[in-house]
Amino acid sequence: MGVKNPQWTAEKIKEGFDRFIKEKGRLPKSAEIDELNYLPNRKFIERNFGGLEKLRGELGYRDTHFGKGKFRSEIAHRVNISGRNIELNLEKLLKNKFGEVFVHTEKIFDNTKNRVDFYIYSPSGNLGIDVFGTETMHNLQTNMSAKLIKYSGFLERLFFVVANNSFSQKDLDLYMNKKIRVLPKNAKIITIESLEQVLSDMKTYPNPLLK
DNA sequence: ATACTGAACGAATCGATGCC
DNA sequence: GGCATCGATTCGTTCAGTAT
Repeated sequence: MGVKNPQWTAEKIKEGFDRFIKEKGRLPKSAEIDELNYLPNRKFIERNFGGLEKLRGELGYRDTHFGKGKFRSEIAHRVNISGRNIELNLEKLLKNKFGEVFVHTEKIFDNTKNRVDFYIYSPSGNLGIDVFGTETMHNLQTNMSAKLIKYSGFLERLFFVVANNSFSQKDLDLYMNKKIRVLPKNAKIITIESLEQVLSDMKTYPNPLLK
């Protein structure tokens, strides 16, 4: 509400929305708004128009929330399928390396109901692995803050593996360094490539079934 | 029944900038 | 210098589908 320079009016913002619709066939989502130079920062919309959802409604758009209803449903389907594939792929990789009996899937720790996706037994030291496919920085932050609480009782070596091409190890290092709530010393966020590097240096137990 | 997951939106906070 | 505004970052809540 610039006192003397109300640069961004609802009408101006609607022009921006319509321009995006023309180009992409839908309204811009929260994070996308920040990247468009013909729209104000979304925080501005939240402060001055009571939020994105409200403004979309007042401007007459039918869909006002992209995290609910059919949109949410579509997301859940996609995420569940890709998440399952990511876990299955990594499980195969781990069992190839360490052998079936030395890879414990969904291992419970901490006398709670908390589970690690994978727990590896190795002469080089046991370790836990949590994989996920988060593709945006914002969701990485959200997920990590939840995971750090969940894993606060996990004291052994622990890798959070981001299984996609959205982040390089450099991106993840930068994030870890800038993070306010620092990761415990035993934990690290790494890419699949980095994990493969780590695994290649690890020793394996002999297969007890082949004695 | 309950817990988990990642995406969307929101709140809180901090630093930079600009105006008086 | 003091104040308001805005952008950026982090953390929190809600949500739908699925597995346990």
